[in-house]
Amino acid sequence: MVIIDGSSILYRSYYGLPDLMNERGESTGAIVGFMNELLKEKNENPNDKIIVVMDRGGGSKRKEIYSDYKNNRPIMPEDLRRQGHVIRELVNAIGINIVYAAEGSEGDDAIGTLCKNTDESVKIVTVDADMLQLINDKIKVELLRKGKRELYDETRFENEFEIKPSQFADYKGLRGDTSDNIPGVTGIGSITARRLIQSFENLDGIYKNIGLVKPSRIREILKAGKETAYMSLELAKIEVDTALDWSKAAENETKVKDICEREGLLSLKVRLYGKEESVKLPDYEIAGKYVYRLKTALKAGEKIEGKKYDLELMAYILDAERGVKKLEGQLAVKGRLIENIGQRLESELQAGNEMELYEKIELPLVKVLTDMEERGIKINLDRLQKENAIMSKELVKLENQIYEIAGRVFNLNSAQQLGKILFEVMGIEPLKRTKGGYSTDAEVLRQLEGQYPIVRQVQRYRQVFKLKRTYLDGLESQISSDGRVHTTFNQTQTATGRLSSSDPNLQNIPVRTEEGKIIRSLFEAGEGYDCLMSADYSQIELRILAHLSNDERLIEAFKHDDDIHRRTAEEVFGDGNLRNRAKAINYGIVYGISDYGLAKQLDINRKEAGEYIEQYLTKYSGVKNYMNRLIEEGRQLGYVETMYGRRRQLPGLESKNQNARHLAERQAMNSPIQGSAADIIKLAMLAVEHELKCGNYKSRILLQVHDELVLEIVKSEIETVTELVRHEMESVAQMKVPLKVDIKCGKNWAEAK
DNA sequence: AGCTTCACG
DNA sequence: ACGTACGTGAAGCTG
Repeated sequence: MVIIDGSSILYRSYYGLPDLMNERGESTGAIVGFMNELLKEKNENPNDKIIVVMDRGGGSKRKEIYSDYKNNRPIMPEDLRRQGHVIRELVNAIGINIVYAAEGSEGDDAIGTLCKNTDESVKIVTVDADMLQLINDKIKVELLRKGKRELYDETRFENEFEIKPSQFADYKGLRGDTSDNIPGVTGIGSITARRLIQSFENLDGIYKNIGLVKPSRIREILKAGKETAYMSLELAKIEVDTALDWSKAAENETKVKDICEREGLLSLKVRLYGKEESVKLPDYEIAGKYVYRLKTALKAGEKIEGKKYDLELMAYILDAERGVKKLEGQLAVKGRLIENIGQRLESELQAGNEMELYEKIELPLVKVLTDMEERGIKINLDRLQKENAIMSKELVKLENQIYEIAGRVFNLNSAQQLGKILFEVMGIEPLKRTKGGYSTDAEVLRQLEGQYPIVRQVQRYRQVFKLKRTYLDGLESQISSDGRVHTTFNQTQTATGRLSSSDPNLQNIPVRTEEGKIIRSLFEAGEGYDCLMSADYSQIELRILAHLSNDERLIEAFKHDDDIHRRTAEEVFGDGNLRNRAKAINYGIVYGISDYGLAKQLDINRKEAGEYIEQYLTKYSGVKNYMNRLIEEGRQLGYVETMYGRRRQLPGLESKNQNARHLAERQAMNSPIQGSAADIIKLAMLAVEHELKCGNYKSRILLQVHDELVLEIVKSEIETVTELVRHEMESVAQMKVPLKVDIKCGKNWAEAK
């Protein structure tokens, strides 16, 4: 028999999981979290009898004993209560019985009673460690901890707590429990409580032998706290003879499906009954004044006349993170009412003043991206294959050396196996853990590299393997018959308005290491062209920060074209030589800074990082005000926006979950900056492409890498195109600080940097 | 499919 | 006490 402690799982799901909402704006996260746990149990042990125990939500008798019992808990929020009701409906409808505790009792007591009245072996699934007191030879407790389940039987409990499960309530009588607001004896913590229980069995034992308790200080504390101790025991003790109220299941598939649809629980429905037949979405579609996926239509050779509204782009502008998925859902379920959906999207764009962003930036960009994708970029296959052979040899050598040192052969690409070798077989001290075991990431290896020769070999192996598999093998497999690779620029993928690149991703080609540069040098000017040009915005995000925040110091610095990081070092540390630290702070500010993140980046403690941030924000008070304003306005409006009115919806700013809320706050600070930079380079692409075309130049844009454009250039045009590109990129936005562009040409991409 | 790692801005 | 720097995509492993 499996008993699910429904109340505790409901609360944990509500407070612990990300907020989900249905179309009516009602939260559903607790339902989803609860049902996931329940179904996990049901699927893993299909033959077990499952009972869910819930509270009725009335007052607890324990309140009469101690009026402050659980007084630290906020009253049940209305949207949690609502979700509780939905869960009750669902649980019964999928065929699982619910047991309610009688008036005045709590779920815990109902579980205790169920356990007492059965001869079967029982597993209790709960979040609440209080349940551990019920453990005996037939009863086990599974605690849900950080996404993991920990099964406790008598042996494990006794090993960890060094007392018996039956002594747990007495132990809490002494030590108390802050989560339930059980006081315990003031002055007794978990260590003393455990020692006393080990020596005297229980509270009765302690107080019968109070004269034997040492030291005398503890004795006096116990004497003074006797009443509270017994009261706390009474509060912590789970009852086993309460009345039970059964709500019998009536399995009803139709009802479950109806509830899922009514509550917007589509993934739950799929999980229970599989995917329903849905209309397969076309690659693209043209329907009347509208079009679905314009770029795909153009690449398929469709001649598109006049202005068209692209549903996908419109949905993306309205809600970058959810809009496209929502659109796909509508198209699939309702079956291609493209013009209706299009009209609705159009009026939503109008209503939000977002039509200009669509018409002036995103729509015209489609043609530019289409052309860039079709142009592709040349890869030197000969040199690629030579480099590949060199790296292959080095990998074989490294592998053998590592197996030699480890004393055995294993799969070097398995982080799990590598972790076992390093931290178990070789006995190296593990520094960090992951869900599945030991972390072996670059940060860990860096800390160990000085002490263990094998670690350096592993670092080198990782580096070379990555370059070979992802970039050499990966790129080679993507070269088309024209000798070039043709990426896809995804225009509706990112939350901030940036493009992304895939199949292959040409926005993450290595550059930072020497070997990385070799990879980058394989990208060359093709037939009929003489060099590649790289034109990149210098510190565009910090310039945007200066503009948007209106911070005097930052604006002055950029007007003078100062070395901005050195300048920050002077302001924050009074020492321009601490430029690298200042650089980390500047980037941190753009990312939505936290003391934790900065501390990790600079390898300093959190307090120190906090002081740096405070000092920065004091000096750059315009930035401080701006960041506070972003969060405040974001909370009020539900979104933040860029210089060109691109919005990012941030419901997380209102989340009850602290982590989710803090994440949303950092996103509120970062998105307008990252997104404005994306807007600006998109405008620049339009301007450069337009000018090149109008001037009948042969040179052309091939790639965009967030703050950089890569062009293919003919020799005779180098000077004019350099000036054209610089002029267009720098003058595309009128700002309180100048935009600055660095341009370089070379016979390959590495030389152009 | 989810996790871990690592390449880029 | 908790757990976090922002935004991506690709690869291999694991279950």
